Order: sequence, then structure tokens, then C-alpha cells
Amino acid sequence: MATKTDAERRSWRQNPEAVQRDILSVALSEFAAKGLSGARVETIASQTQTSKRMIYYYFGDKLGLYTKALEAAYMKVRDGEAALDLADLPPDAALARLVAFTFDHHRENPDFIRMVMIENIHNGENLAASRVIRDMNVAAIDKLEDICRRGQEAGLFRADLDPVALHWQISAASFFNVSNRPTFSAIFGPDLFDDTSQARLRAQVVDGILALAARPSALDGIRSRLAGEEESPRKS
Amino acid sequence: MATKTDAERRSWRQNPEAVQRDILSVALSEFAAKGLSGARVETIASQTQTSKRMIYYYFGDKLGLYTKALEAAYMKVRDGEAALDLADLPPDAALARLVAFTFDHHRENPDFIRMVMIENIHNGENLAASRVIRDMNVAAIDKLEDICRRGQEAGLFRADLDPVALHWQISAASFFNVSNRPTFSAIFGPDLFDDTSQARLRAQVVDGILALAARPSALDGIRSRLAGEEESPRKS
DNA sequence: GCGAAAATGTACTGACTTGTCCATTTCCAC
DNA sequence: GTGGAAATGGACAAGTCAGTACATTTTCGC
Repeated sequence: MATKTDAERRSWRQNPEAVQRDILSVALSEFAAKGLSGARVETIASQTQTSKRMIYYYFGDKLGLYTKALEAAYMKVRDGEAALDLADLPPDAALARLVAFTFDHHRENPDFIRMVMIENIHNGENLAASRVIRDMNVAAIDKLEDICRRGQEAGLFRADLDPVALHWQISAASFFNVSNRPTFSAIFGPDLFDDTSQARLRAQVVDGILALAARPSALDGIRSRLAGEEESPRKS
Repeated sequence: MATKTDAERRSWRQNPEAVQRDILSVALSEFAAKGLSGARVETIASQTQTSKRMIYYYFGDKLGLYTKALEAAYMKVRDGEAALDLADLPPDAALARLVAFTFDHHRENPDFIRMVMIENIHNGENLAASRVIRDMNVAAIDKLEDICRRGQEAGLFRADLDPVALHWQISAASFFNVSNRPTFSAIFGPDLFDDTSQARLRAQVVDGILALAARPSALDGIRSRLAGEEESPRKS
């Protein structure tokens, strides 16, 4: 009973946008989990509502799908960052908040982190092709530039502060915290990644960044000398 | 002319250790370049003096080879680090030197960085199996512990300084600088990675770490408050 | 309604990839 | 030197995987 006719079994409703979203979402998880060469198109297809056929129909090939998934990952985090409004905070507080937010935000988006890791393994070749992503990140720098300028005008920050270098520092800590968690906790135990340790770490990171942005003090002068070249490192 | 007899053509000299070293060295490059699933056993074999047959003979399977290559990568950098002697430097200078050294050392060993990236993509599963590596990294922490202790005794460093957290900070900057260079420079241009910018960055990183280690000043107190929770972030 | 274009289903292929089988050669202890 | 174990060569099997050929259905403008 209830054996469907061919017409019934083989009929469907079209919904191109939803199908593409579905594919992209599954592909993002799969690529993030297994990497570009580790991911299997068949596996992705089986987790969608549609078929492998449609993946090739919409995305051309595996690399095309990967590239779009990478873009999707960037867009997702960008949307999250857009919610952050720092314009009406004083510059040092704004910077502190930006750092703390980035730290948390990266932690909450491990798939994005993993996609970036994977893309770096592939030397950023697929990122270079996508101008969408470059445009996005310029926005992040704009935010930082604003903070820096205001901080300098208020006499709080160094005059030679470089927004890109600052972004690099913020990203380094926030990114590494997620990207290298597996090896780090395999070696040193998982303690550093429980909630209380992470809160302490975040505070430490914020401290470090603010120290870098702050106008140099006498102490910093000493530090810079200590950090110098390999020559004459001995000094009591 | 000079057609070799079967006996001539098929005779060889045995050298198991050299063969294994050869395989491991090629495998390390290949895995670092292509990742675990991206690397091809055939490609590795073709770049060695020996054959695919011997890879399976000595390493069992692809994963076994990968695991040994990962260990080899760790051992190589560990050897480099052993050369660094900090015992007769004052603690702050020792720390500064350790940071600068780590920054440079990571930069000079991109294959190691890539192997660790790849292992993180695989959730550190193969690292966990290898106790060799865990033992190694404990040595790195021992060094830091010594510096911390001396710094605290001299009244230079915070009392609550955690060597592991400090190691985390040092690693984050030094590691990210190499691991994320492709995407970072794809987005922001390659300028940050030329020699002069890198020297400046290194100095900045050293500064930041020393600031974190240094005994808290009044300024730091203010910073900590700014870095606090999401509540009441507004304060002029 | 109709015809063309867009969207989808099914089955399949050709190439690639890991891992093994069987035979042979070298080495080393005695 | 000889016998057994270690080491090596060369070919091949079995499975995997990206991508395609061909047919069918839906949609939408007219």
C-alpha cells in the first residue's frame, strides 16, 4: 500500500536560494572539520536536503564550493562584529572593549577560525581571489583607526601607533587561543581553557594591548632597550 | 653499451637508519606543505631515494608516517632552542631575550609551524598519542619557570605570574606571525612582513610580554578595570 | 496553455590512492 | 660459508572520489 507513483516520487518544489544556503552551511561545517582535501563532496551532499548534482550545478567544483564557504564564514563573523558600537566610548575604554569582544567572539566562532587556519595552510590562495573578504576587513581597521586617532588626540596613546600592527596583536592572541587549543591543551592540560582561566587570560590580553597603545613611560624605555638585538644582551 | 646485468641493476647497499631519515625528511616537507590528507604517499616516495614499499615497511601506514614526521618537527625546533642559555642573564633581560628568540625561531621554522597548524586542524589527536612531544615542552616551561622565579625574587615580576600563561602569550604572538601570514598579507598587504616591520613588531611583542610580567603599577590598575566585564563599560 | 530556460534526479566513469603480495637481495651470527 | 632474518624491488588489487552524461521536472513569461 501507499506505493507512490513515479510522478509523486519524483516531483519536487524548486527553491534555489534555500538549496544554496543549505549546501553552503553544510559545506562550511564539513570543510572546517576536515579541511579542503579532507572534506568529501559526497559526505557534504549526503548531509544536505539535495544531491551532489546540485553542488556542481551551483558551485562548479569542490574548490568553488570551498571558496564560497570561506566567504560565508567571513560574512558570518563580520555580521557579529557589526553589532559592536564603540563610537561613544572614550578611546582607551573603546580599545579595551574591542579587544575583550574580539577575544570572546573568536572563541564563539571556532568554525571561522578553522576555516582561516585551513586557508593559511593553502597559502591564502583562495582568499586572494575573493575581493569580498578584503573589503570586509578594511572595515575592522577603520574602527581601529578611529580609536587610535581619538586616543592620540586625547594624549592617551602613542603618536606612532599603527592600527594594522595593533590589529595584528589583537588577532594574534584571540586567534591563537582558539586555533592552537588542541595541541596546547594536549601538552599542558586543559586547565587554561576553562572559563575562569579564560577570563583571566582575556584580562591579560587586554592589559597587554592597552600597555602597547599607551603613551610610552620611562619604564617602557627601559623595556625597549632590553628587547634589543642579540648583541650585548648582558646588563645588570 | 653498458647495459647492466640484472644482478648489477638490482643490487643495493642496506642502510636502514639513513633510509628512515630520508623518508622522514621528505615526509615532513610534504605534510607541512599539503597537510595530512593533502599529502600523497606516492609523491613522498618519489622524492626519496627509496620506494613506497619501504615507507610502509618502516612506518606502517600514512598516519604512522605523519606521526613520526610531527615528532621529527618538534625535535628539530627543540634542538634549536636548547642552544639558548639564559641562566646568567638577569630575569627581565632573560625574558626579553627568550621572547625575541622565540619570535625569530618560529619565523625561521615555517615547516614546524605548519605541522602544528595541521595537527590542530586534526584536534591534536596524533599529538596526544606521542608522549615524546609532551616531555619536550615541559622543558620549555621549566626555563620560563626559572625566569619567573628569579624575577619574582628580585622584586621585578608580579607575584601571581603564571609561566604557562606567559608561554601562551609568547607563543601566540610568535606563532600567529608565521601561521597567519598568508591571509593577513592577502588582506592587509605584505608590508608587515618585511624585515624592518618584523623587527618593530618583535620589539612590540617583547614590550608587551615584559609589561605583563612586570610588577603592577598604578597605571596597570586602571587598565584592569577598563578590561573588565561587559557591564558599565562607559566611563570618562 | 506553451515553449524555453532553470532546476533537479540517477547512474556512471575514469582517474587517483592507499596498501599489499610475492619474489629477491643483503646482512650478520655462528 | 650458510642459514635465517632484515631489507628491498616491482607490480598489482581494491576501494575511493571528483566530476559528468543523460533524462526529467518545474517555473515563468507570453
